[in-house]
Amino acid sequence: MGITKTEGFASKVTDMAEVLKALGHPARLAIIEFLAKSPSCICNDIVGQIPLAQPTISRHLSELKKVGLIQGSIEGNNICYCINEDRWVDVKKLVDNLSNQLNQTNKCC
Amino acid sequence: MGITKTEGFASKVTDMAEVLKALGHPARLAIIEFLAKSPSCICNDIVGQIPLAQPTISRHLSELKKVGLIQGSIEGNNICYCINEDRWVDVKKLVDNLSNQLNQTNKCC
DNA sequence: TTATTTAATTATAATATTCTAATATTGCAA
DNA sequence: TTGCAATATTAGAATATTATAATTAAATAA
Repeated sequence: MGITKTEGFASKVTDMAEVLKALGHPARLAIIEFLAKSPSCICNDIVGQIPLAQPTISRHLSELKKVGLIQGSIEGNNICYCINEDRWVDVKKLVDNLSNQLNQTNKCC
Repeated sequence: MGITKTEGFASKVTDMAEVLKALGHPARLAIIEFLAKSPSCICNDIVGQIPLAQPTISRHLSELKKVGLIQGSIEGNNICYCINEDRWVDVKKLVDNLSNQLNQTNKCC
């Protein structure tokens, strides 16, 4: 049905799934990598870095903003985006926790 | 167009985006969490844990298998799934690298 | 053999995503 | 004010995803 069932899952699971889904697109992952790398947070050099049209990138940015991974502040004619570290920490914790659990588990296949 | 453009991105980016996308669904994330937690790797207790019909879960499992996050081995009538640690390490490295880069960066918004 | 159990596959309907052209909108500069 | 640059929004077409009922396949039990 194209619709994702969320009932019955822990809200943390559905929340993090949304964040991971947002990261699960080449353009959006590339945007995040670019922002993480930038010495100071950069505006729309992003459009120059991503091989997609400007409206498409704008949509991806708003998707990332929707799940809280980035935030933007207006500076005159430009918008300055950067990563929301709090949200990123959520991702890191999820991955770290799973990694730790994995280390305590016997694998069998 | 529903189609994701991949040309122009580093192959590592598109590869990792696929993995993250696979993780970006409540059912699939819940499956991964369940497998990470399982003391030994468990077969289709998964179906009992996830509030979706068996065929749906089967599809999600094959999705996770497709991107290499899990592997399954047949044991008689059952199939034993577990996490592919090598692939998981890829995810962890990605997140760790981004986290490290973030720490070296001044945020401005 | 026949029944049962486990899991994958098929078919199908509903919905979501992705992309871009065209079009706003907004702020600044001349 | 006028024009330009930077972004966002809309509209719409193409394609992908999700979910499940029904079915199938394969192994084991009776």
